[in-house]
Amino acid sequence: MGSDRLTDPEPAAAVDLVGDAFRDNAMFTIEADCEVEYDGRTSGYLGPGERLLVGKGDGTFLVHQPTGHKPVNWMPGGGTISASVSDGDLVVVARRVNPRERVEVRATDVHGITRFDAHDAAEYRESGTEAEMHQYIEAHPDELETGLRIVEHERETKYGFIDFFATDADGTPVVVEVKRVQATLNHFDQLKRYVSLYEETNSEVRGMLVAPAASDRVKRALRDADLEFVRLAEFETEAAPTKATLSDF
Amino acid sequence: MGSDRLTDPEPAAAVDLVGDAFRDNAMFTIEADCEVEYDGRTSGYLGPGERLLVGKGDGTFLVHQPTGHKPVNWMPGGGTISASVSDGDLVVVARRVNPRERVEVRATDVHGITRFDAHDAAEYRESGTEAEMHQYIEAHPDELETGLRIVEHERETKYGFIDFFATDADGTPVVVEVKRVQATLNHFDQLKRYVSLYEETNSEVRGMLVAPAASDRVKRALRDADLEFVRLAEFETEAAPTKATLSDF
DNA sequence: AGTTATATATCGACG
DNA sequence: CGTCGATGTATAACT
Repeated sequence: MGSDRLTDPEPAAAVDLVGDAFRDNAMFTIEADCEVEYDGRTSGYLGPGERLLVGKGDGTFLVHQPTGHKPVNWMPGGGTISASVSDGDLVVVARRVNPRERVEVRATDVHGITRFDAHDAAEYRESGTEAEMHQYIEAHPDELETGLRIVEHERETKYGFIDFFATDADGTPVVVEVKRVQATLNHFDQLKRYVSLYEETNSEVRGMLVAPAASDRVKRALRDADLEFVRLAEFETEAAPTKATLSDF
Repeated sequence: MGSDRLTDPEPAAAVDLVGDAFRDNAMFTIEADCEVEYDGRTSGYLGPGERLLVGKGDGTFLVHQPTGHKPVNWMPGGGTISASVSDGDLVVVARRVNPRERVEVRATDVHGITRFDAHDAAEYRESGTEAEMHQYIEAHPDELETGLRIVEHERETKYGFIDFFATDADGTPVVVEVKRVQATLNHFDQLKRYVSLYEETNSEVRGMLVAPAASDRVKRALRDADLEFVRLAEFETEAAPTKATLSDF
C-alpha cells in the first residue's frame, strides 16, 4: 500500500484516517496547529502551536515541536489511539491503563496527514555495549589487575547484582562493577552497596569500579571509601571489526 | 507556507528538499525503505525495512520503526543534517561533534517526503514534578514528621547535593532525600552516601527517604542501614488545581 | 565545557 | 506484573 496522504483535510476525513491506520496497525503523521494536554504521572498543558504528531500501530504516540530530540508529549506503546471531531476540531487521544495516563491533542488546523503502512522485520545490531565489555573482561581479567581471577559473573546478592565477583593474586575477594561510560556518583554508590554487604562477613573484601573515566569527585569518594578505580577505555569485541563506510568522518 | 509534499520523488528531488528544509530551519518527514548505520558512542547497523525519518532545523534526526516509543537511531540537536545521492539512493547523514557521532540512512525507496515549516512559540507547562514536591515539603515539613524543621534546601556537599538538610524535634540533624516515584535501591544509595558523610562528624545524624512507595528490598536496605522511609504520596501544588477536560477517563 | 541529578524517562531481563 | 539496572539515555541547572 505504501503511503496515503491528505492535504488540508476536513476533520472528519482525518478522524477516519487515524482510526483506520490504528486499526490496521499502520503509522500516521500529522502536521497541525494544535494544543496538547497530558494527564497521568504528572499533568501538563502546551498552548497553541505547530507540531508534528506521530502515531504507531502499537499505540505509541508522539508530539514533536520544531526542535529537540524528545517529544514534548508522548504515550509509549501498549495503549490505544482514537480520534474524533469536537467543536469542529480534530481531537486525537492516546491512552493507556498501566499507568493510567492520557495525551489529548486538539488540532485547530490540520495541514496534512499521512498514513504509512510500514513493514520492517529488521532488528538493530549494536557493538560496543556494556554486555560486550563484560565479555571482554571475562576473557581478559588481567587487563584489570595482574593475577585477577573471575569467580562469578552477575552474582545475585540480597541487595542486587554484582557485575563480577573475583579474587586477586592473594586470594582476597574483589567485587567488580563495570561501566561503559564515565563513572558517576551513582555508580560509586552501587559498588559501595555491594562491598558493604560482603564486609559483613569478610572485612578484607576489595571493591573495584571499572570505567573509561571518572570525575575527581567520584575518585575522591572511592578513595575515601577504600574502593578502587580502574580505567578501561579500549576493548576489542568478539564480533566483526569496524567496517569502513562510504562517508567516514 | 505550511507543508510541501513530494510523493515517490526522485532521489535528487528529495536531496534538495532535505537540504532546503535544514537550511530554512524547517522540519521534514520521510517515509522510506532504508538501511541505517550508526557510529559514535557505540556502533550499530539496521538492515533494510520501512521506517519514518524525521529531521528538525536544530539538527535533531530520528529514525522510527513501526513500533516502539524510542527511535531506533537518532541524533540529538546541535549537529547538521545533509543529504546526497549515492548509487541512485537517497543518503541522509546526521552528524555532531561532541561527542563525535553519525547516523547514516540509505533509502533505496522513498515513498514520500514532507517539509513542514512549523512555528511554535508555546512552552510546555507541567504540574506534579519533583520540584513541586520539594516546594510542598519546604512549606509543610510537618507532613514528614512532627517538629521537623528545614534548615537548607539543595545543600551542596563534597559528595553531591542533599535535597533537604533538616533537624528533628530534638535538634538531631536529618538528611532528607525526596523522590516523586517509587524509591529504588539507587535512591537508597544516594541517601546512604550523604548520611555517611555526616556520620564522619556526627554519629547521631538521621537519614530519611521520602517517596510515594518503596519495594520491600529497599525498605529492608533502609532498615539495615538505620535509615527511614517516609511515605508521601499526595501533595497540593501552589499552581492551579486540576482542570476538568472534555474527555475525562 | 564538565558535573550532577531528574525524567510522564523507556526498555529489557528476570523472578 | 513488579523490580532492577542499562541507555548511543536527553535535558536542565549550576559551576
